[in-house]
Amino acid sequence: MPELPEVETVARGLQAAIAGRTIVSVTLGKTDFMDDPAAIQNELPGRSIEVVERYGKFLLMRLHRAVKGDDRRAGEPSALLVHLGMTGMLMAQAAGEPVKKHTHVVMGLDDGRELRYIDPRRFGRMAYLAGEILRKELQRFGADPLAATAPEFAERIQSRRARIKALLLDQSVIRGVGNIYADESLWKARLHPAQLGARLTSEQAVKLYRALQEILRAAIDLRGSSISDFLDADGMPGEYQRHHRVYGREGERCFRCKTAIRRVIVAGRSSYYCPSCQKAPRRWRAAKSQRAAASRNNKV
DNA sequence: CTCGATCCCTGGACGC
DNA sequence: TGCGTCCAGGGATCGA
Repeated sequence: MPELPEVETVARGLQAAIAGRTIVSVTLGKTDFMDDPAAIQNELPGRSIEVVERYGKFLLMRLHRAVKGDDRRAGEPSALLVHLGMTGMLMAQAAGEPVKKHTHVVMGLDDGRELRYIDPRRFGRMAYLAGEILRKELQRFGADPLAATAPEFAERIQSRRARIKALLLDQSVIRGVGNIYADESLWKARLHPAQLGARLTSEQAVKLYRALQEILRAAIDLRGSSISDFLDADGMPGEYQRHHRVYGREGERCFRCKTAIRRVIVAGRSSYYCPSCQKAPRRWRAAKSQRAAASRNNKV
């Protein structure tokens, strides 16, 4: 499940593998995850891939087209934006390699290789965007957690009354964090996922900022987490799943205090935490017992 | 503004 | 072994 570290890993791999290459052809399979399949089909051939970078959970492939004659729009910035969803993979392969099941896009490159997009669940997104539309699209997202300063991060969190877990997952607040790294950083900072952003002290906000950065950097160093099926641009799994402290560890013991890790739903997502290290806010505890009572009554 | 619910999609886990 | 059912996840969207 590609989050920031996994997407960073794929971006680095693709940058090394295909930057500078020109796309010569595009073959599409299923297109229901694309904003505009015709744009991808028509606009990509003839453009070269200048640079592959990560933007939140998106891969951003900046494109370039040689200016012909008086075509004024040829010079405007354009890019292919790819969200890997849960199961998306993007890799450059020799044209002769067998095409895997669920391959939905094959881009022929000028050196004979192919850039292939494989995605069984098609929860991702692919869009060709240019000019003002591209600029506006990128503007929708919040700060990059590795580039933001501590005060900027703290301000974005403390100015909101939503639960901290929801804020970390909200791409317009912080871009790139998903369920795994949200839970891992909250555990490290000893914050309960249901705590409200506005109730964090500045000290707690900065602690969370540091925890998040440390975890993201460590995960990038290990090429991300492979839970079920994540593979990078070279077809390699990541290793960071071995370092998870809470994610997916329900019932197992906390690495700090040996208390059993619990799983609750916060912001509609499974949230793993240590009930001893990460104290629940008062309101959450009250609401939780109410919900339990309500569900008992409903079941009768 | 914030919330939960719902939909999208497939494969893997699980129960019988 | 082969069914059926549930679940995972991010994000868009809708109504409360």
